[in-house]
Amino acid sequence: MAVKPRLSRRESEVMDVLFRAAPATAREVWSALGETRTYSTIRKLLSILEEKGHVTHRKEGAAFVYSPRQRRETAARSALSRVVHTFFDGSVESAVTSLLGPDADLSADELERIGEMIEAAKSNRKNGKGQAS
Amino acid sequence: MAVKPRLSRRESEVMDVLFRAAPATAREVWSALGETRTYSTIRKLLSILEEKGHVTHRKEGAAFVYSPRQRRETAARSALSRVVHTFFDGSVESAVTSLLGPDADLSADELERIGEMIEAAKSNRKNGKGQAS
DNA sequence: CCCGATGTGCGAAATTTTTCGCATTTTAAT
DNA sequence: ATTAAAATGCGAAAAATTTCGCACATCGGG
Repeated sequence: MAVKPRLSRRESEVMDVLFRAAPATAREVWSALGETRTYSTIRKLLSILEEKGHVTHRKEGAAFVYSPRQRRETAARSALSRVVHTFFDGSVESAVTSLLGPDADLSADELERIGEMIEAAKSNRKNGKGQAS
Repeated sequence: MAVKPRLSRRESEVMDVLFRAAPATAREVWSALGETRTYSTIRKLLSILEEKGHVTHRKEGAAFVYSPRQRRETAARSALSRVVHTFFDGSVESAVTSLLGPDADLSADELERIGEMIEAAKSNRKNGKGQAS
């Protein structure tokens, strides 16, 4: 099985757009990227990404509608993991701290929910969890 | 002032290493990247990154010791922000939820500290804060 | 059915990235 | 001072990415 080299610069830009707006037509991606290049260019990128297995498309009317192949949640986890390892020495706690930092600007509701989540995680932890038998 | 285009593939790989291990010599970066390329190649990358203003070096004995120009914390915030926007529709709450998810594997202590942090954020919120004038 | 608008497929030029070798310099020790 | 080991600077080949234009297909209305 071939390895998965990191995406090239433009490729990842396109993927980012897709992860935010999928499913999206080539034209939408093109717009999202600022229409700074040719529409043709973006389509090429998309087709390359498809060839490499990163996106799929389905035909919708005349146009192709693209979506990432990987589930958004999966990609999200992987992205977070990278950040945690690169910038927080692998410490999830530190990462959370940073997210909750000064500029977080969370609503009371959000804080409340996050708090509950922590509590849940705590008790969830006291009862063992991952044991099979 | 010129814009800041996203780093190229290898460039970002090098930067990631630096953010994890800075300060580091070219040789250390080379090792961290798996020594799959020539030492010369990595040095070139480093010098390019320096030219572009992403890293600095100081001379230490015979070798150059490189460090990112941007503070780690700053880069971290920016990286997190990108992830939050790309994969969580800008919702910090969702991102935190994901971080705290099943595979988080946090210690009781960590959960405790995070919990306290939430509480702090809550009360910090009740008292007003960001009022400028 | 015909036409204009809008799509896709694809080859290849243009540009950027990536990689490397080699000449020179610096270090550290003898 | 001499030297072997290890660094750096730099030019340029090699490879990969990025960009585009043009030929042809499809869609929808008249």
